[in-house]
Amino acid sequence: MSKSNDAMPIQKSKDRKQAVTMTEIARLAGVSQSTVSRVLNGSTHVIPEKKAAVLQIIERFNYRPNIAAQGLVSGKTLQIGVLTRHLGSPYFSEILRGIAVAMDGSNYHPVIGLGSESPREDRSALELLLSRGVDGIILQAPQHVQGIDGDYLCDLAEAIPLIVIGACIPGIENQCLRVKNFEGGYLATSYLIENGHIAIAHITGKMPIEDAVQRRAGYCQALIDHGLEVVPELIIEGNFSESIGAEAVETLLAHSARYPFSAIFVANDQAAVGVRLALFYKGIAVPEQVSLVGFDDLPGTQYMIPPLTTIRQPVFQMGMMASQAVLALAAGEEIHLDEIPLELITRQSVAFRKNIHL
Amino acid sequence: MSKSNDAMPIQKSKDRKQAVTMTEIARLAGVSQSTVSRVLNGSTHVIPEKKAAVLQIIERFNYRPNIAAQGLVSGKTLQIGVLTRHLGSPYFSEILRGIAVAMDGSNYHPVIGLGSESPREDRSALELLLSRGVDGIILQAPQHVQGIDGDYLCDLAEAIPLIVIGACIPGIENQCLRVKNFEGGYLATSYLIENGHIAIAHITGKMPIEDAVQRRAGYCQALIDHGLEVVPELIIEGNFSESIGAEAVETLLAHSARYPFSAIFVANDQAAVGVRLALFYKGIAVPEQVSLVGFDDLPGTQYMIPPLTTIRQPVFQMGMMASQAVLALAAGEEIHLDEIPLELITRQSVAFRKNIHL
DNA sequence: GAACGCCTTGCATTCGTATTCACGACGTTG
DNA sequence: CAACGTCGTGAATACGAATGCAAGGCGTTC
Repeated sequence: MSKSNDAMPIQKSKDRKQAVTMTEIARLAGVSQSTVSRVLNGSTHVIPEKKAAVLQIIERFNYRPNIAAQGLVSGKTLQIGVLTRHLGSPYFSEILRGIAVAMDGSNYHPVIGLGSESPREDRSALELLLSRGVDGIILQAPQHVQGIDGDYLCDLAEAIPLIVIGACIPGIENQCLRVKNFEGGYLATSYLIENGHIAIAHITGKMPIEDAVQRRAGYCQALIDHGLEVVPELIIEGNFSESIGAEAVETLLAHSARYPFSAIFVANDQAAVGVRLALFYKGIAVPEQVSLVGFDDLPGTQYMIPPLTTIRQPVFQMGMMASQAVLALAAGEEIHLDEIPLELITRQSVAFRKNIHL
Repeated sequence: MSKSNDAMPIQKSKDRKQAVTMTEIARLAGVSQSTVSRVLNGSTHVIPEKKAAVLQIIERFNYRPNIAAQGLVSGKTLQIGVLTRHLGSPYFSEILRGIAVAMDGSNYHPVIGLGSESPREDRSALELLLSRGVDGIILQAPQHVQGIDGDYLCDLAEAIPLIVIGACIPGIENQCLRVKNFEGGYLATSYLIENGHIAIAHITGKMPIEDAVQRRAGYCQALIDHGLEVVPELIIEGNFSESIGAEAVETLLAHSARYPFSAIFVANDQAAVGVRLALFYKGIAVPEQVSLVGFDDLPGTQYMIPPLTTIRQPVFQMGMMASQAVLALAAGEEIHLDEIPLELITRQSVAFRKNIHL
C-alpha cells in the first residue's frame, strides 16, 4: 500500500484540535477579537455589518467558543459533578436520567464520579470532581454517611452548591432530597394488614442506611398501630440486592414452623425480585400463598410475574429536582426541599389472606 | 499580617470559589509559581527543602490545580463526552457503568450528553459536548445512523477520537464496537431447534437498526440451515421495549390458529420481559407451552420467572472496551476493535418441545 | 584560581475568552 | 462654532497553570 511518505503521515493525530479560535474568526472577519466576543454575547451593540460578517465566518467554520476558556474567566465551568453509586442499578440510573434531563437545555453538563464503598476512595473521587472546578455537586448518599462524613459534607456545602440524595445530613437538611420513607413503610404494611395479613415479614435494606431504618420503623409502627406484635424473627436484615432477597427467604422459610407468615414487605424492589424468584423455586405461589409488597416502583417492576404491588418513589422526578436544586443554588437562589411523598401502587402481588399457610 | 478585616458576614455565598490558586501557594511557600508547578508535575528536580515547603502548604490548604486551566495550556480537558441514549434503560446504564469504571483511575471523566430521537437535536447535543473541548467521544448509536449521519460521523472521527457503540459506520469500522449479532440470532434459534422446536416466532428490534436486522438475519439463516421454513407471519417487528413485546404476543396469538408456534426468540431481554408478562396474562405457561429466548442477558434477566435463557452480551465489558479505546485513541495509539462474540446462557425458559400447542 | 557546566529557579509568555479602558468619530447642545 | 456626551471599537489585561528561556549559584576541572 502507499507508504504515505509524501504528506505528513501523522497528520491525523496532529490535526485533532479545535483549530478555529476566536482570534482566528476575528482576523477572518476583519474585526478585533473583542468584537467577536461581543457579537457572541450580545453584551454591547455591534454595528450590523460587522456583526453579519462575524456571524458569517462563525457559521462557515462552525465555530463554538471554548467552554474551558470561558470558564477560566467567569470562574464557572458549567459542570455539575454527580457522585454516583451503583451506577447501572435501575434505581440510580433512573435518578441519573432525571438529572441529565433536567440539565438538558441549560448549558450545564453532568460529570460522573464513581462512588465506592470506602469513605476514603469516595472522598478522593469527590475531590477529583472538585478539582475539576464543578459548579455544584449532586451526591448520591454513601452508605457511610455519618459522623465525620457528615461534618465533611457540611464543610463542603459551605464551599460549593451541594445536594444530597437519599440521606439527611444534620446541618444541611434543606439541601437533602429525601422521601418519606417512614410513611412508605407504614403505607405498605398497613395495606397488607388491611388485606387480612397478621403475620408480615420484613426484609430490610442495608442497615445503617437511613432509608432502610426509616422503612423498617414505618413497618413496625403500622403493626403496632393495628394491634399487631412486632416479631423480631420476621425481620431479616438485607442489603437492597436481589441475592440477599433470595437468601432472606431461605431464612424466613427455615423458621416458618415457629414463625409463620403470609406476606413479606421488602424494603426495595430489587430485593423483591430476588424474593420472588426464591419463592418460585420453593414452589410457593405469589400472591396465593405469600403476598409481596416492594418499594421504589422501578421501571420493570410492573412486568414482574405477577406485577408487583409497591411503594412508588418518583425516582426520575427526584433526579430532576436534584438537578434543579443545584442549579438554583449555583445561581445564588434560595431553595427549599420538601420531603417527597410516596404512593402505594397496587398491582397483583397481594391477595386477601385466607389463613397462614406457612 | 492582618490583610483582611475580620468582618465577613456573608462569606458563605461570596467565598464559594476555589480560593487557593497556585500563585497563592507559591507566595505562602516563598517560591515562584513555576516552582509549585514543577513540584506538582515532577517535571524538574526541585530542591528538597522547597519541595517540602510547597507540599506542606498544598496539604494545608488542600490545594488542587484547576483542571480547566491546565486544559487551556495542554489543549486537553481530560473529559470524554458520552452521548447516551435511553439513559435509565438497563442496557445503556450498564454500558455507562463500564465506561465510568474503566475511566476511573485515569484522570479522565465522562461527561454526559443526552441523545434524542431527532438527528438535529442529537447533533446539537454532540456539538455542545464538542464545544466543551472533550478529548474524545463515545457515541451510543442513534437510530438514525445512516446516510448523511454516517458521513458526518466520519468527518467527526477525523477531528476527534470517536468510538461508536452498536453500529457499524462505513469508513470508520475499526472505531465501531459491535457484537456478533448475526451469530447471536443464529445461536438462539439453533438452540430452540435443537430442543425440538420447528415453529419459532421472532420479535425483532426497532427495524432500521443494525442490531435488529442482523439478529433477524441470524434467525432466518438458522431456520434455513436446519431445513425449516421462514414464515413471515411469525416475524413481528418490535422496537426493543417491554410494551411492544406484549403487543407482539397479542398479534402472534391472534394468528396462532393458522400459524402455530412453540417458541419465541425475542431480539432483546427488555422486550422478552414484556412477552413473558403477556403470556402470563394469557395463561400460557413458560416454558411448558411456549419456550422463550432473549438477547442481552441484562442483569435482572436471571431473576425472571422462570429465569430467562438468553444470549449474553458482555455489556459492562463493552463499556470498558469503549472507554479504553477512546483513551487509546486520545493517546495517539492504534486501536483494533474486534466484533465481540456472544454466548448462549441457558436457564429455564426453554423446554424440549413435545408438540405445537398453539 | 578561573573558566566551564550543571542544577535550580524565577520571569515572561502562552492557551482562549471576557472585560475594562481608552480613543476616535459622531451627534448634540449651548 | 466649540464643548461635551455617546457610541462603537480595538488594545490591553486578567483568569490559572505550564513551560521556554535565561540567570544565578555552586561544584568541577584544568
